[in-house]
Amino acid sequence: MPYTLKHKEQTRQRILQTAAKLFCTYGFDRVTLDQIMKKANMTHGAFYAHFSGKSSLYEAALQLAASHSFWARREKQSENKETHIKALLTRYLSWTRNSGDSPSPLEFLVTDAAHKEEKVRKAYQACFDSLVDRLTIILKKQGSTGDVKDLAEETVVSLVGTVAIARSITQPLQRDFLKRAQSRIFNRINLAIQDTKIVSDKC
Amino acid sequence: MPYTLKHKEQTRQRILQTAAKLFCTYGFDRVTLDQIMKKANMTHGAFYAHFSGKSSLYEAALQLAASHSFWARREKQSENKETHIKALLTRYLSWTRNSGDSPSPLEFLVTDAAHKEEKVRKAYQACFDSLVDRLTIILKKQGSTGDVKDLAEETVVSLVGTVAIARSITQPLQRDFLKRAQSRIFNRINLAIQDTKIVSDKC
DNA sequence: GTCTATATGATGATAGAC
DNA sequence: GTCTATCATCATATAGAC
Repeated sequence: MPYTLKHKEQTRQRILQTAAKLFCTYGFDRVTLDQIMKKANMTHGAFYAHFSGKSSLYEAALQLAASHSFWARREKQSENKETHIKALLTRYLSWTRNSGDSPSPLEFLVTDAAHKEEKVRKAYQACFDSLVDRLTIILKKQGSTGDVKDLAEETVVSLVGTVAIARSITQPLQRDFLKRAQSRIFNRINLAIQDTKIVSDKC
Repeated sequence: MPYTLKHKEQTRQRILQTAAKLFCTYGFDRVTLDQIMKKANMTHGAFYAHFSGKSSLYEAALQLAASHSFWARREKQSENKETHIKALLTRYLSWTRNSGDSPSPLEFLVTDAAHKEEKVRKAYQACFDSLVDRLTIILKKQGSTGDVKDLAEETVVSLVGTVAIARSITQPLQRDFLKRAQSRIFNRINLAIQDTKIVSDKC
């Protein structure tokens, strides 16, 4: 038996991961099956042994991207807590055209998901929610009180808006724009934590 | 002479406006020339009497969209100043799938412009800058001091992120999400204006 | 200037050999 | 399961009549 089940599953995963990365970078329309399969070291004819079509692949890739998002990975939490959250945010904002990382699906999908069926939007929603939830937990661990979830949502909106815009403006201004955005986001979070501390000091 | 110069210019404008609206709604790839020309009451063959190709049209449409953005229009400023800025923001955020308005180019372009040539990104940049500048002026008129431009940029980032995400999540949650975002943005602006007032009171 | 008709090219998808 | 054709479709763009 030349092709084992394990082999097939591995191939499928290779296609899926390649696709997720490409979709996240270029969006649904700009990525062709040929392109994906070439990057996965196959010809496009082999594709249909693994997926029923491009739409089907898109759906699966989106879910993978959502769960593989670096927000989902638990970073080593040994370090200083404050460093931890800032490292996360910095990493999110340090997107660059040439970094090997695939960007968060939240940006590229903006145009994509908006005009796709409810199923795709649900996947987008899940991705967004998981980010907000994860950030909420981190913020709470840092001692932030009040409407922490609202702060988390506000932060994610800022992150998405920032990266989305940064991707679309001219190169020379990107760096400074990202810096300004980063310091605004940090300030806001610091403020929330500081306020908490002041309140608890008073008690 | 059956076709006057004026007539040609009018036709060109009709194509341009139709294209701008469609591009802003669906993005570059999802709009076909046939679609545009049909909406402009012509067949696609007539297109090339006015533009050299789709890319050329895209560029022109983007500039038009940037200048026609409702931020560029001066609303009647007779009303209460506070009402004025809030009305603008509310209008931006009140985007709905069925409203006749074409959405701001800042959202749809996110995926588009990111992978296009510098020329397109320059147009995007111009659109973004004009929004920030306009908002800066309005905020200053309202008496906000400090780094007003930074506040304006922060606000635009939030607006773009908000609308972009709202377009991509599931219908039932859109309304509440937009409401929460709106109240956060209003709060931030109110705070900036309030702070200014407190400072000036102290002097 | 606008039309119909057609050329050209790209891409999603299928058929059949290995 | 993967390959090499090949098909079918659709979109950009062109040609030529009116």
